[in-house]
Parts: sequence; C-alpha cells; structure tokens
Amino acid sequence: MTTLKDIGTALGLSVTTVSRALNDFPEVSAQTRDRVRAAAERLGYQANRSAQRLATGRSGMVGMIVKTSADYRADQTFMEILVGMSAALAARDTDLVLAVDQGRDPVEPYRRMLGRDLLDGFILNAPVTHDPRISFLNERGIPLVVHGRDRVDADYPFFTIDNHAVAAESVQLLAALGHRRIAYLNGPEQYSYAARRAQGYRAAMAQAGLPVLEGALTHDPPTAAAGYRQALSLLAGQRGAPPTAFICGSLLLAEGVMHATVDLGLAVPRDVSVMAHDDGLPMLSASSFTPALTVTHAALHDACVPLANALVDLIGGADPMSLQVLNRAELIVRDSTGPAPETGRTPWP
Amino acid sequence: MTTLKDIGTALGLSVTTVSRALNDFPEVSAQTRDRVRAAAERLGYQANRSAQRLATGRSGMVGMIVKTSADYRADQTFMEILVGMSAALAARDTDLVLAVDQGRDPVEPYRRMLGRDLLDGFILNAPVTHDPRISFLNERGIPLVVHGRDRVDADYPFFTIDNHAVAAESVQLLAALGHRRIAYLNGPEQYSYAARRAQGYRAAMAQAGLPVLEGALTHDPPTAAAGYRQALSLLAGQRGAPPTAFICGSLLLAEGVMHATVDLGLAVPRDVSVMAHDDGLPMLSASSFTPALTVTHAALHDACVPLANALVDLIGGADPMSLQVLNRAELIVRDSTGPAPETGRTPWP
DNA sequence: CTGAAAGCGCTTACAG
DNA sequence: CTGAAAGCGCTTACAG
Repeated sequence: MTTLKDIGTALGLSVTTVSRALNDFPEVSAQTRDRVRAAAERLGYQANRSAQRLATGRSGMVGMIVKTSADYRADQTFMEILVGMSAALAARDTDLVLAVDQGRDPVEPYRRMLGRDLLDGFILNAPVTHDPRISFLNERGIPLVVHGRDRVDADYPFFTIDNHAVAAESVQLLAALGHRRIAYLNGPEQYSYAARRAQGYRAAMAQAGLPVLEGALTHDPPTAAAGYRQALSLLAGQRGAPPTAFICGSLLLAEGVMHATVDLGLAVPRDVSVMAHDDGLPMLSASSFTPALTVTHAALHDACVPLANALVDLIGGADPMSLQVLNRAELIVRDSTGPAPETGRTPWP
Repeated sequence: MTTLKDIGTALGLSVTTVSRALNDFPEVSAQTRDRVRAAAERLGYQANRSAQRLATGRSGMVGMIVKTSADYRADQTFMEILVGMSAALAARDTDLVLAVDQGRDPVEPYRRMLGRDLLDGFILNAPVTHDPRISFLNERGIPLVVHGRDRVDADYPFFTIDNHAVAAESVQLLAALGHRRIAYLNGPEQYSYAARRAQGYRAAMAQAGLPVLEGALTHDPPTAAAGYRQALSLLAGQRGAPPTAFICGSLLLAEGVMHATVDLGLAVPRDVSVMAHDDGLPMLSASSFTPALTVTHAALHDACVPLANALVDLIGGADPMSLQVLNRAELIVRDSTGPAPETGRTPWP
C-alpha cells in the first residue's frame, strides 16, 4: 500500500505537505497540490481508513442495522435501501458496515457498534412511532439519518414521503369517483409510515363525509396472502356492506386483493376499484397488473442519494434541520379504478 | 470510550500488561488476567478497531460485494446469505462491510476495497465458472471464502452443496418412477451451480439410459414467470413429445410450472410430476405447494456459520484446504411426484 | 511475570 | 508556503 510517506519521498516533500495537498488545505501552493495529486494518482494512493480514524476520530464508515427474523417480510424494501445506500455512500467515499439484530432490545446492537468506536454515524429505516433507537442515538449525539420519520416534529435529518398525503389523495380520488365504502389495507400498525397513512385515511374520509366502516382499516405485513385474506373477508364476509374500493399499502397487498376479486367473480374496476402505494421495487410492476394498477408512486431508491448525502454532510457538521426532506408521492391513474357501481351489490346497511 | 490506558490506570498496570491479559497471552498471571478482565467488563471496554488494525494489520472486518441491477433477481438468496453471514461473523467478533458493484468489471470493486487497506478478507457468493474475482484475490493472497465453488478442484475455502448430486438424485427418483422424458429447468448457465447441475442431469440421464430431449434442459433466472413460460412451451408447444416430469432449479421456477399445469388442465402428479431444489428461503415453503412439493432441500442459512468460521480461521492462519465443505442436499419426497403416466398424452416420437 | 518504548499511517497545532 | 513533532489506541519485540 502506498502511504503519504511514499508520496513525500518520491516528491521530496514532507508527509505534512502531502497530507495537506490531498485534503485541499488552502495554504498549499497550486503547483505543489497538482504535483502531489498526480503522484498520488500514479502510485494508486488511497488513504488508510484506520489511520485516519485514529487521527481524526472519523472513519469514513457508517452503519446500518437490519432487524431479522420477525421482520423478514421487509426484505424487499430493506434490500432496496441497503443496496441503494451503499452505492450512494460510495460516491461520497464512505463505507457501509452491516449488522444484524436478532434480539428483543432494539437499541442493544447500536450500543455494541458504538462501543467499537468505528463508525461515524447510522442510517435507520422502518422507524416505529417514537422509535427508541432514534432517541438513544440522539441523546448521545451520534449522527443519524432516517428513512421515514418516527414523528411529525422530528428534529433529525430524514427523507420521507408524505404518507398522510399518500392516503388522503387516494381517498380523494376514489371519493371523486363516487365511492363511499372505501377500505384501507394498511401496513403493520407500529410502523410510523402506517400510522401516518391511517391518519391521512381517516382525515380524508371525514372530510369527504364518508364513514369508516367496521373492519375497513386493517393492518398487515405487506404480503399477497394478507391482501387476499382481508379482501375475501371484506367482500364476502359478514362484516356488513362490502367496500366498493380498496386502497392497499403495497403492491403485494394489491396482488392479493386482485386475486380475491377474481375468485369472487368480481370485475375490476366495474364492481370494485383497487389502488395501491407503489414503492417502485424492481420485479414488481404496477403497470403489468391486470388491469394496470392505479397507484401513488414513490421509488424507494430515490431516497438513497439524498439520505447518503445528508449523513455525510451531517457528519461534516451541517445543521440537522436543514437536512430534512419531505417528498410528495406521484398519483398515477391507470385502469384499476373507476366510477363506483351504480347499485351496490348489497344494499347500504 | 474506555481505552487500555484507562484500565491500566485503574489497576496500576501498564497498557502492555492490560493488552496481554485481554489477548490471552500465556505469560500473564492468572490473577492479573482476571483483574483486568473484570475491570474491562466493568468499564465497558471494547477494543478500538482502527488502532488494532494499524498496529496488527488486521481490522476484524471483512467485505462482501453485491452485484446489482442485472443480478437483482438474486435478491432473495443474497439477502439470506448476507444476513446470515453478518450474524455468524458477529459471533466471531468480526464486522461486515458491504459494497455494491454496478460496473462491468467484476474485480474492480475488490481492487478498490483492497486499496482502502481496511478489510481482512472477503466472502464471495454466486460464483460463475472460473470466476475472475476468485483468481484476482487468490493471486494477491487475500483471504477469501466462497459460497459455492467455481470449479471442482477449487483450492480455496468454500461451502457448497453437491450440485451434481442434487440433479442426479432427482433424475434417479423420477427414473425409478418410470419417467423417461424428464425436463430440467436450470438456473442461468454462467453460474457454476447451474453448470454443475447440468452435468449431474446429463450424467444421470445417460446412466438411466434416457435421452435428453431437444429443449428439455433450459437456463433461466429463478422466477415464476420463466417456469411458467418454459413449462407451457414444453407441454403444449411444438418441441416434440412433452416431458412427463420436471425438475426445477428453484421453488420459484416450480411455482411457474405448477401454474402452467393448472392452466393446461393437467393434474400433478397424475399427468406430470414436478420437483425442485429448495434453498430453504423464508416465506417460500415447498410443503405448502398444492400438492406439497417433492424437493432436494438444503437451507442457504446453514452455510453461513461454517463460512464465517472458515473465513475467520483462514485469516488466523488456518490451512485453506482444511476449510472446504461439500454438503449433500436432503431428498424429501412429498406429493408432487408419482409414477409416470401409463400412456403418454402424446405418443413417443 | 511486567513494563518502557517504538511503530502502524494519518492529522494538526506549532514554528518558521 | 512548508516541515518537525506529537498524538490517536493499539501491539510487540526487547529488557528486566
């Protein structure tokens, strides 16, 4: 490995000057800087991270901890974030250390990683409301960015879509089409994104003067099986008048709902409208549903570059509050939503 | 952060002695060792990785590089390995650094990580035959372990199942049931596991005196869509006499095949037998297929602890050849395989 | 059995 | 504008 000393020797300079040249210190002359740069390039120099960390307290490495087992369902979205973050961090010359969490205590793995004194900060994802990991790290002044946010008045850097709007706009679209009985198949209750969508759903239903029917707001992991089960229960079950429209928290839930409509001999959108939120995951395309699915759309990978930059900037001393991004999802109307059926299949209760 | 000096000061010992006590050097007295251990525990000491690396050349960190985009299909298996390895490495006090590879040159990301001079070794997965990454790292003497192996005479540590046997035993089971036209829906050709299975398939077919029909050995990514398409083409297409049995490289391929049989009005196993290799991925259960699927079974996560241990031992100086594991997959006969139909749906060509 | 000292490769006051 | 020196927290010959 080439060291600063190697470059210095080659050029007849001290390591001090070489270090300064490479780190863009203003006092070094332009000519020296260029010579050093050229030599570093030629010799294939890359700074030794361990030595840098020891000297500066910064390692150029950040951590991400994945909850396993119970949360395996998050694989798809987690993998998307993980790979995207890793690439975006690499562009900022930062490495990503991965750890898994298998225990009950959500902060324990963070404590352990901090003890190693190796990482400059953390990326968290899938926050629950008032996430204990966030307060733990915040209290200790550890830089962190969050994909999502654990409360609306978050005081740390985050990137999230407006989940309240995601739900509300979906309701508004369907209400405008004349639907009155609108079911919302939401994600698991503890996650803040799901809690926020539930609020948006209720608010928009209230504003449209529509009742939230018994059992019409459900909380499940994003799987086709759950979507199928809930749709079957709502459409054919004994829970009162069936919904004429479904809003699904994910494409997988929508897949299950579509399956259920087929099995019940219902046509989409003639008998029932279906829409979903689309995270833009590869290999899961809303437009290739039959019929093509109306969605609110926000690709998860769009979060990665902003999050990576925010974390690196934060570590560099930027103001946390300036690193908060609230994005709006895009509403894409396709063929799975249509006017409410003139006469309900069953009379209004 | 507690340092060796802190412990030394608290105990009236030098950092030298503290370091030795913590690292189990034989010369330190049992009493001193215990005192040091207790103090370290009490003060919450964890060695600073960067300092250790600088002093010893070892960082306690290893790397894994994931190919993205084109290879996204590998998500499921990759995530399983990634999470499993991370946990298994943590048990050996080793951290995992993740990088993504988005380029064309497969060795470039390894070269870049080596330049950082941060990692003690690498875990590779999904090797292609004569994988250039493996020779690149081997030539430079970088410790590595491979999930799978890129050739049968591999001279590095690996953990793999016997893919030749996986295919051969499947053929033998079906041949014993009287099947003569057996299709093999394999994984992509370039991966060594798929190449090895193709060899096993051909060998077992030859040994059973059965012909490999035109188009009966296919290579596709492990998706339900590919399974569906191939099964449809083989069962209803113009490729000659249809197979009476399918062996699938993965559960997803089998899912597609099952779907195709339903659409064609064929009963499994009466009209056609179906079996697959099952990687033991969560949320994808062979026994919940209808009918329950006969499989060769080897859970991917079983590879993680052996691989993690092998890598740590290798870094510690163990003989690479002693760290090679070839496991046999388990044959589990369920309800999707049965005797070959008495009379073929179409006559023997 | 224990300790003082050098060194790993960097950064950063402090001098000039 | 450049350099000599100290220091980050460890490990490891070298002495005793």
